[in-house]
Amino acid sequence: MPRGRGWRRRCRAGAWVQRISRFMEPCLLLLLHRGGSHGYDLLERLKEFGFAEETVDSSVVYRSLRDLESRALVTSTWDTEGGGPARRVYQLTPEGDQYLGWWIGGLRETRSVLDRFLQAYEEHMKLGNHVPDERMAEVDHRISS
Amino acid sequence: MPRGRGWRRRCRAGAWVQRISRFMEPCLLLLLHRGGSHGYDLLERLKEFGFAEETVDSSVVYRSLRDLESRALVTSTWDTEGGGPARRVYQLTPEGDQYLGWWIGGLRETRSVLDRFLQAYEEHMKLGNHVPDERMAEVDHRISS
DNA sequence: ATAATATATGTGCAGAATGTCGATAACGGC
DNA sequence: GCCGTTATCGACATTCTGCACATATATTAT
Repeated sequence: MPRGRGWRRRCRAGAWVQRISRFMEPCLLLLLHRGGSHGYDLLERLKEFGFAEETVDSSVVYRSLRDLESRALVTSTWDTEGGGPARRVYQLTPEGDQYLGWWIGGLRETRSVLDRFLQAYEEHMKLGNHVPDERMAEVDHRISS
Repeated sequence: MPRGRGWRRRCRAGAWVQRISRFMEPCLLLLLHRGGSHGYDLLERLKEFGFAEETVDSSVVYRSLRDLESRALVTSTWDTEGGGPARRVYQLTPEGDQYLGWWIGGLRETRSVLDRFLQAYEEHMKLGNHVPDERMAEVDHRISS
């Protein structure tokens, strides 16, 4: 969320998108549910869930994976086969699978909360509760300056 | 998100529900769009959007309102009419109205990201990618102990 | 040879967001 | 005077996130 005077200035593309807290975690868990993989590969595959390339920081991915491992929700082994530096390959544990289920439940709840909010907004606006046009124009002028 | 060993222990009712960052802000803005009001009243009316009474701390509401005011998205005046302590009555500004619109756009995007994720999960599970029952039972035993 | 690039995994820090606890204060009823 | 309700706010701690940077190996280009 943009801060300071002139909130529009900080609405950079991709940044500050209203997001779900720690959303990367369930994404990683789902990817790992499809099969073991390593951080760098997961980083690429996160795009599938709407993480734009520019907006994902690799350190967040690695940090998240290590955190999951410290909670025994994934395990890791080193893979030195093939070229390039060694890769830490993660595998989902049964506990991690249950944890993913917990996330899914919470996210479904979040979706229903979100739906109700957006419906309430549309309902409210449908009734003609708009800010008068002349006031809006005034604001547009102030914001763009 | 539950931390530490045994993630289930910290899944207290209402707490740690996967949520949208700063979601209280658009809720307050929408409530104020329906008409000026004061913090204590808004605190009550937040229930409408799924904020359970036990999980909302009043200080969070007041902090959010003062933050909005510092960004000129709402204004406030003191109301000393009626009994009890004075109430700070907030009004949405045209800038605040625009800001609400920005939130709505972002939340719609969030909803579509969430939908895609949940669909991907269901799609994946539909194909029989379950953790074998005997392993699950094993986990259930470990978790409940 | 060596320089640059791609792959791969991290640490440290600052600032933002959130949670918890309690202080303050006015008013009404006893 | 004391207590419960209404009402607002400060202070502190913790958690989350993004940014900058550090490290190391293998491949390709010069």
